[in-house]
Amino acid sequence: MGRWEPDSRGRLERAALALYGERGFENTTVAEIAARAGLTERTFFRYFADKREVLFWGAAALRELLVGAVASAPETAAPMDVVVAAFETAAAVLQERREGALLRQVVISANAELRERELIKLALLGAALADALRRRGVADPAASLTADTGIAIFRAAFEAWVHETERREFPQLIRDSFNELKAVTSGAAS
Amino acid sequence: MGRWEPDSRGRLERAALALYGERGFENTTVAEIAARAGLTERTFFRYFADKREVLFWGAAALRELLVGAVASAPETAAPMDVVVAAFETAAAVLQERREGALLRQVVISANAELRERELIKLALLGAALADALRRRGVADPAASLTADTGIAIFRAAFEAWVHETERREFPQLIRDSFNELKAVTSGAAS
DNA sequence: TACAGTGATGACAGTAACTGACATCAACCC
DNA sequence: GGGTTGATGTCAGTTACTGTCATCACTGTA
Repeated sequence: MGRWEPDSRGRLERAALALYGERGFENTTVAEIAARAGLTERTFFRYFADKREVLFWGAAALRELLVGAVASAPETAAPMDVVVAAFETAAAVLQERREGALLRQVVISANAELRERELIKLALLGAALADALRRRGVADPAASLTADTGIAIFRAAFEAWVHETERREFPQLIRDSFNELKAVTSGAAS
Repeated sequence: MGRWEPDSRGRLERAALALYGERGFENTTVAEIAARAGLTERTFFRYFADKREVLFWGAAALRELLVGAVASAPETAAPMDVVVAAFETAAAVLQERREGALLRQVVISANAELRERELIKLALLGAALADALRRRGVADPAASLTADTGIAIFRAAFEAWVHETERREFPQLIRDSFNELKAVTSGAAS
């Protein structure tokens, strides 16, 4: 048996999520999280850069997934198709954890600071996607524009996934969202 | 002559901008800003909700401008065209204050917290635009998708305006960015 | 078996962002 | 003249976050 209970990071993460859910993000102090995890405040900040970061730890994994999907797509595929397909893959993964994703989303949307952090994670995702496209030989500004458009599609689809009652499949919602965007942009004058 | 020097808010704003520019956002304390403006820390927080907000005070005006432009566009115009035209108008206004806009952008891009705030302001802008479109009778998800796409176009154009050497006119860069996006999306398969 | 690292954690003091409560006092109104 | 108002000051408090050093079970090595 070790000197301390194992999995400090996991205990901190679970304690934080539970408290954020129970009493809201702002009304939870780091001292309380640490106490519930049986650790000290100082240790919390050794694992998480700040109080919000607990909720965004998984964003890196999502980014890897998307970048990997873009990198391994067939060479001949058009950039926009590659990005949309990557998001479809990611959507399928997220669909597995619907429960957790929804709780996290409730906590985040209840707080302005957290919404800010969420946006920057999406922006970083966009930048990573644009990079991945450039590595496929897509030039700028097409690369960043395609990536940002992908993010816009994802956001619209996520919104529908969370709030719609009809329960379409998440990957299908991505596809639908893309078609909607094409309808919206192609009709306009130049 | 009043009891205090006039224009406290303006003095605080100028002091903050100057200090952020001189020594960076993180290395500037609110106490220092207040001291330079001849006021107290407490008064700073009466005018600005937090230390970042000094830099984002103007976002509301930009939002009004865009929303107004969307609201007053010809009824028959396609949503995407309305949004792009609104951004062209905004771009023309921003072009008037290029100097200040650039300094502000340098300060913001040097700091992660500020980039977060900037993103949330853009998101709020997107939401306001989507609302304005809905008031024109555009249904969701077309409204939010059109608005978000407009934001993506604006960001790409702003990037070019700041960094490109050729010095195209900002409104023209908006138009170019839109055409680029159309090229990128219309080519792909469905 | 001794013993010098090592690494996760604790202890503790400090900085700075932000808030609440109340005092002050020129200007304004009647 | 006297009451009210509104912008500011004063001050004490909370809490996020950081730097620094101590502790001590575990690990590898002689």
